[in-house]
Amino acid sequence: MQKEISKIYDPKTVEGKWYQHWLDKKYFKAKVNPNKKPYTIVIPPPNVTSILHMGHAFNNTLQDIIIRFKRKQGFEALWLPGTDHAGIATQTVVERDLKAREKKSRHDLGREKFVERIWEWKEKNGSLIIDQLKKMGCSCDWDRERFTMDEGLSKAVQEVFIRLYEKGLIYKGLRIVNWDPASATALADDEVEHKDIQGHLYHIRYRFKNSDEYLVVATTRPETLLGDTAVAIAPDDMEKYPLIGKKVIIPFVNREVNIIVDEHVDKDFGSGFVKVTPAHDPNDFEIGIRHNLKQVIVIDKDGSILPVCQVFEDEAYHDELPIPSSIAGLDRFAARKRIIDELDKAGQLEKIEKHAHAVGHSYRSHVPIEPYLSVQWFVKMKPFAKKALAVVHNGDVKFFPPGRFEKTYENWMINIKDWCISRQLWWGHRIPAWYNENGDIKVCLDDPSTESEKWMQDPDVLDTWFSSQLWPFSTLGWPEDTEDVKYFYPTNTLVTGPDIIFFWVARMIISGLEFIGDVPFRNVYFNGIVRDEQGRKMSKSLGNGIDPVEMINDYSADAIRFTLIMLSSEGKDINIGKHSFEMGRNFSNKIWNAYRFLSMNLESTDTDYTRYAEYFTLEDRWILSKFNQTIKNITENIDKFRVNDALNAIYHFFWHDYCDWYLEMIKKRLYRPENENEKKTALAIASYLMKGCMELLHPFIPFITEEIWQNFKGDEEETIVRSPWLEANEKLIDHEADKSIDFIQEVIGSIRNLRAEMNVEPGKKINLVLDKQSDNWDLVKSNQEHFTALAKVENIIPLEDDFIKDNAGTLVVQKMEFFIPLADLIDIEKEKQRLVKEISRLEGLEKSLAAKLNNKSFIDKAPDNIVSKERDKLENVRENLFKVRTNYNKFM
RNA sequence: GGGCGGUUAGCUCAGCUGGUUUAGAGCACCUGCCUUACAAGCAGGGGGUCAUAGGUUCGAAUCCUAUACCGCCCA
Repeated sequence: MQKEISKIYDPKTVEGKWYQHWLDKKYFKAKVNPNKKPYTIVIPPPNVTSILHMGHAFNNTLQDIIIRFKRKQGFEALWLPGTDHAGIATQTVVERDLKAREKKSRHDLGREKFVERIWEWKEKNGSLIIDQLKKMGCSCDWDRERFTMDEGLSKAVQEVFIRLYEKGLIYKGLRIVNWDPASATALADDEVEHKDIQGHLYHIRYRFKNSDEYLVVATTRPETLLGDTAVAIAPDDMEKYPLIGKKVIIPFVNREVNIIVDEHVDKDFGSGFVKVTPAHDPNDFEIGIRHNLKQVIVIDKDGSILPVCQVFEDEAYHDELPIPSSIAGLDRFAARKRIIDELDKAGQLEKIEKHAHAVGHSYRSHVPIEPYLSVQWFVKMKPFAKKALAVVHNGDVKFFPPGRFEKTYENWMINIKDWCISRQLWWGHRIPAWYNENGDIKVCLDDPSTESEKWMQDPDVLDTWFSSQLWPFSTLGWPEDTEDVKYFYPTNTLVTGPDIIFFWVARMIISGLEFIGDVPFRNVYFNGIVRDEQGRKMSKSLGNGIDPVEMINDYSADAIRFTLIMLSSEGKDINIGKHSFEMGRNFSNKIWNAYRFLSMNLESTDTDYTRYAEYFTLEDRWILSKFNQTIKNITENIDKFRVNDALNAIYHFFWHDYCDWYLEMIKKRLYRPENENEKKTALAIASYLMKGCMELLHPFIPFITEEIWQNFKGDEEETIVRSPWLEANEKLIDHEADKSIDFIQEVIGSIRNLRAEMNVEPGKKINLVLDKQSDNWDLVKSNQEHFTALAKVENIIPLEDDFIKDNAGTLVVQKMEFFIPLADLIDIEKEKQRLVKEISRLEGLEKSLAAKLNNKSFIDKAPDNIVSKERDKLENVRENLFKVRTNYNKFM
């Protein structure tokens, strides 16, 4: 074909071209096909608000590798893509946008208009990350793209809510929830991140009723004292028993409360007196229930102090109590400061201690969580835990890497708590519950209102994870009884980060089992986190993020994919800097140039090497042997999700076996063939391997492999995307050839080393002298051309009796001696140094082997094959050592 | 406080069932090469008491225990 090809690979012209072609040809499409086994992956749906970051790039590269591999293996491979509506995140983004552009709040617009705005925003910006995934080369079936608020998926959500409600597994109740004052919504327990904060412990004096005496309570949150309804002591705190039933006065609000005993109190913490604020602390809430205390709400939804307390008792609103005007309306943290100041002035502040404690923060807005008493919807989770645990224990769902996350999952499942699913947001799935004037509840799909009776829908929406838990089957059409669900469910593999094991993975397992009666996936592969070079998480605030799209423009998508996988190992975090991607670019360029080399020599693109079997040389048998071993290696490793090991195997084969040795070894046959068949054989094998390596590399680096593969494809072949995965041919695995080439490589390596250390000019030819009687004479002699090409050996000469060794460099490789006459080139001192180094290396080996074999218990207890192996080793070392010493001694 | 992981070359990491490991790779470093595929390359080289202390074993980077430090998750 002989054409001009650039020395440097240019991915820009290649990647876009092929991706469009693949889309046009619908190669990524999957449909129900009874003749094939399905292999399904559902994408962890990125938020519609998000733009591609390195974590996505890594996670989706892994999925693409697996799905492309399975597709080539002949499965009906479905990678189902989509996005998540991400309640809080999206609402916040659009709200901010609205504020910036129009200086309006969502309340100015009203619910309906605001939600319309979000949809508009979604239509405009929601496909951004999808386009970026396409740039990465992701082979998703884009016709099946789903969004968690699609009609079908919304229907699934309503269906699930109603079913669980009817089973009594969803209920509504007044509870302390985790309130995010910035987003003004409740959150689930696992949406709270605990951070260790260096705070203070405030010791505050509470006066006894009608007395100047006081007790001291210790608290980290003095602002909540406005809502105190008791002071408690520990049951084992006998000293304080006489105080039980006495009344103390709460500062500021001057309410009197009782001193009670409760098991929750630790008598050694602070003063042993605990203020009880049932409406603003989850533990105090429990204490309140046990002692039938009132619940006094003092903090508003935005985190500010209410103008008046709201008093609840027995789940009903009762009363309002005033709050001093100096405090009312202040933000909770300002209120804390004011209260402390005023307590101090009034002589009611005993002391302030430094105190480190964990404070819950919203995982979305990152502000401190306010424990808040409110009516919310909950899912009872305990009833699901047993089954969900069992499927992981019995291997119906397997976690990868094995043994690392099962325990985390187990712990969560065993200690599972009810799940707060209502969110006080406008963007999301509206709860299908309706209320009439009497406060009756109806849970149903459609508005039950009639002319005579008006029903109002619950204003709240559901937790986004409530819909994403259904993703593996809602995306396939459930609750309709679709062919897709029957065929593609359970999905095979989920690839995701371990950070959402509870949010998402565990809940998908629960809901899959509950609604379909089978696990949602067979395997879960937990990938690591992409970090910066110093191992820090990439984040906007640190500004240490690397934009994958920018890297694709600079280095190509193949290079990004290659580098990410190369640097990762099973589930481990990867540290990466911009220049890391040079690795991927360099590899692409290496591939390109190997192709360029072939194309400069090719007359045809014949890859059918089998017809030249009779002309195979040693290196041909060796490279085919290595190649088939590599196929096995890669296939096994991808199946075990050891993707990095798989890539390493093909990388090493391609660069080091194929390019460094094989292509170099066949140059003589290409440039100076003795006959046509010799050349044709070499070219057919080289072409077959080039094509084969593209097949094996395709899941990892899809673009360049298609580009090159196209030049070698047969007439009936169309695309590398769908060409069959190679299977190893055991018959071609040839350990004899492996051993022989291994020996030749070692000799060549030693000669090169000698040349370098003796400063023999690179171009200078040398001769190689060896004993004709030695074992490998034939092997060396018959492969003379390799020594010529790779070590500049001109002649291989039998060792004669009159050979003068003094002017020769010497080598000993696997007991065989080689002499390299260097005449005046030889530097005796250098040669001696070189030999001394070798002698001491061998002596070290000899010493440790001899010690081992002199150890009687080793001989007695170690298995025979090990002992004889060690004996052989020692014998070899001694023979080598003897020869090297002899060669050294001639200089004495 | 509980759970899980890590600590191997200057850096990032392999080393899966203990014995071809006085320990491998990539990057970085040093030396020599523009050798008719590739300087984004080729060839050669230096560099590690495998965190520490015990233990098990004929034999430990590998298994066990403790300690130190680092990271993550849960409370």
